Amino acid sequence: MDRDEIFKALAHPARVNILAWLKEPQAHFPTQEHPFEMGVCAGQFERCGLSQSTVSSHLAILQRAGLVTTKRLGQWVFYKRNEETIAAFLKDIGSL
Amino acid sequence: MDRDEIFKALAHPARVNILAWLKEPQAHFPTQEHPFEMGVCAGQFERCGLSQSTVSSHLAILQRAGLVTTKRLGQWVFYKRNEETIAAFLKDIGSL
DNA sequence: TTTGTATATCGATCATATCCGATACACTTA
DNA sequence: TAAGTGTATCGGATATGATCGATATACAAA
Repeated sequence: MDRDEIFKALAHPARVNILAWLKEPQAHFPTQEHPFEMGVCAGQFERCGLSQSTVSSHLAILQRAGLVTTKRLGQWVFYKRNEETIAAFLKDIGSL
Repeated sequence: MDRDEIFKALAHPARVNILAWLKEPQAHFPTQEHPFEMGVCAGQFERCGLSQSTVSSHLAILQRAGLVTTKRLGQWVFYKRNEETIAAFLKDIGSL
């Protein structure tokens, strides 16, 4: 759990939004055809109005910070919140 | 309370350190000659190894984000944590 | 008013971040 | 194997951030 890296990851609103959307996938990604148990399909995040490559970069930053996990399933990659790291981070900065 | 701006302010370790040091001024700024009730004198923060102008810039970013308050007293400017904003921010991201 | 001290701002430089289109890679399907 | 779909990476353009020395501003004291 690298606090500094997490803060940097959260320094862009798009990435904070992604993290928030992932709390309620069914509410924010109604067009996804795959079951939500696997997570949210990478392509779904283009709804934030950025290009595919830019979205992919934001997702990679979230992953490197440990805030999300990924699982490849066939041609798709699914993203999920990493609740353990998020909880550890929140606990860590509770005494900010 | 601008969450995005606060996240950006916290995206640099020096600024997070400053905020942490301000929790216990007497422990981290033992060389200060002024009473700590006013806050911590700006010049004290050069202990982070950066130049005076750079430190001043970091402090300004923290202030713009609402994380610290300042009070000028004579030729000196004193910095204090803004516990209200910090608490509001922590509450806000508690459901991150 | 002049000098000295503390802090903020300016201007320049360098590093990092953001963003995109193009391309490479992974996998599926025909 | 070849073509199609989804995702990641690359290269480059532009924007933002970090840092410093120099200078300006604010105030105190002589």
